[in-house]
Amino acid sequence: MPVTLSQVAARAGVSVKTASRALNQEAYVSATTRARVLAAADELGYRRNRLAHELRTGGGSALVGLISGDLANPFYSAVASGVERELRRHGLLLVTANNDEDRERERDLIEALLERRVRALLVVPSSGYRAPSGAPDGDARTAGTPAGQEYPTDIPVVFLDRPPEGLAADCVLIDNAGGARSAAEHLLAAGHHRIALVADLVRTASQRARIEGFAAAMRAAGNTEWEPYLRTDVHDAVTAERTVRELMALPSPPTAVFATNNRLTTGALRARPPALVGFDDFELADVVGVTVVAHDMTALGREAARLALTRIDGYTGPPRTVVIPTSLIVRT
Amino acid sequence: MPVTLSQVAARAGVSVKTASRALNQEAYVSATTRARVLAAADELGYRRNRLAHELRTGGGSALVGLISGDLANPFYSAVASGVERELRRHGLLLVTANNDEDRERERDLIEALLERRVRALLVVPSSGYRAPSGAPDGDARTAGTPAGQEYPTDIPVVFLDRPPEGLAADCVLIDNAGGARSAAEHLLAAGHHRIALVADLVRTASQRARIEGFAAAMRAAGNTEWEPYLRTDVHDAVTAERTVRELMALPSPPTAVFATNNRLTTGALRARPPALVGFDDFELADVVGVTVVAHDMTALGREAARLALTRIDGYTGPPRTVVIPTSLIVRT
DNA sequence: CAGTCTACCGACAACGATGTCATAGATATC
DNA sequence: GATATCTATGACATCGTTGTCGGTAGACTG
Repeated sequence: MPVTLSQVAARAGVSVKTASRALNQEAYVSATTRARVLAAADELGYRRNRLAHELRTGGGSALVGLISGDLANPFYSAVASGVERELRRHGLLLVTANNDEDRERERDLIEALLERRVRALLVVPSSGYRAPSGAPDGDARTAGTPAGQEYPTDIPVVFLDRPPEGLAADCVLIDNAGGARSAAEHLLAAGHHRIALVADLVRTASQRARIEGFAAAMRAAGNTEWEPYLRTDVHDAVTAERTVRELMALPSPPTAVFATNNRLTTGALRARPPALVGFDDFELADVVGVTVVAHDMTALGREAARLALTRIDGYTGPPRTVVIPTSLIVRT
Repeated sequence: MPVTLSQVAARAGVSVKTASRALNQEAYVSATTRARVLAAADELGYRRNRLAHELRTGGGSALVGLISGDLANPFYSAVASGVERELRRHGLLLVTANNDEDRERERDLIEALLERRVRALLVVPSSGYRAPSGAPDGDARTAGTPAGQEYPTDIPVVFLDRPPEGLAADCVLIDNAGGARSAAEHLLAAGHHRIALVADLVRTASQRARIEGFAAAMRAAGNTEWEPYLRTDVHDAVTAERTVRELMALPSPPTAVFATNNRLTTGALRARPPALVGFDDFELADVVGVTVVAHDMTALGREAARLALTRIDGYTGPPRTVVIPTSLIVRT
């Protein structure tokens, strides 16, 4: 149905190649011919077919794929926004795909994107990876982070938020340990001793880093009182709320709660703990007065896109890791 | 660099066509040949080139484009999430593009997507359209909603949230007038008389519908006291906050505020008006106790995708309009 | 046993664009 | 005036894949 180049050429009374030259601003086309071709293209409503163009020129498509969790989660959508903004400055389009936090689907998506010859792949690996050892469901074949052979090597791949295991690749991380440490230090400085830690799936590397950062700060302060209040693998807001309620109902309840991501924080908030610090900033955190470990999620996406873009532009150096800093925003 | 079909064929010792047949599960390939081809493909790590495939078969790509505002806005990302979920069930991928609320950029994006031969286009038109008549900056050439000739006719186009003007096209809308009316009625029933209306850009049709719905309810109640408290073209949270503060500082301040979208509501919230109702639900609205006119933004995306899918599947009937209902969620 | 059918396979063209090369005419060079 | 250079153009091959058609070998029909 769409108009082809040869139709334009026919109408302008020139060869296909000449029409191509005229439309591509190439040299060696007389002004009159060029004008005739442009007029013909305009009249017919010609639109270049990029599929054919990209097939012929071989450069691959002008698409970049982003695989992450559901965009309804503000973390992923902020990342996507940052990625898109950076890509567009280079004329690239973003294909977003939801891995559903499932490895199988993630693999299928990667395959589909590669078949479309995307120029680069940005991946926030699904949380469906098992912990490397001693995990509850200890599946020896799987690792806590994605393994190398599952990802392509012929195009740039950048990992976001979670580092790949046993695979040297570009990646952008948040300073998880540092952020969690600052949260712990803040609560300790405020005089808390019994601090509950409500964390998401420990099989994701970022969660482990946050837990470890928190634990390290507590160790450094010689505090072990918090340990009975550790709750992990809390994956949604409802469970977080219930978990905090249960904690508060203990004979000797914690005096503060640290929740390790925005979903858990908003859930915990509903249980109205006496003090709450959350990892990830969120809308209205200022209004409800929750202290948070903030970081720029859009920057995470932007930096990932930049890493990919340098590779697309030919950089072949060693893998780089960009760490997005966190900052503690104290609210009352 | 990637492996081509002819390389696979060569390795399997068959013609390219036979290799193609084997990989496509076509009939008339002997079991042994098929096995040899599959083995060869596997060994070489063959991956079909969809660009070539789609070029040859002509069906266009398996991509659907979604043009909207920044994904960092939860409204757009919820929509995108709904769209993606529906598309994936049909094996289609989603390309998301940010129009930056700018018509020019929106046109460029449409062009870029059409060149990629997307199968359908979903558009949340940029708010950069001027009101049709008597608008403050009355630009006669532009309309309050997108005009027909700017959009393609050879592929399905579905409009989201804002109806196209003078163009019969599929679209999915929110019951803006009805939702605003229910908000007004709720506030009136609660005994409020002086109700402020804080609205976004009046040049967008959805905002006008909300204002009109509100005004209609007030008229029906014989209330004109609200009119001095009408504030429009408030476009961001900070301005909303300031606007509400100013309203509250009036000699005879309003006793309630109705904000016509989530951004304005969260802004207004910071000014702590005595009573607040917002259009669009938002995270933590329950915690901060804001009554809202809620609607399913994910459903908006899903329905839009469905409309497009039926067209892709051959439906050629008249344009349809789906209206997403709203519901008042009363919170205290 | 000639004829029809069917399974299997390959040569070739085509999708819509661009790269390569050849060529005709106009200019420039000596 | 012969040769080299440059401009402007078109014929053709090509990217990777699939549709069309034709051919061959064996099985089946009557």
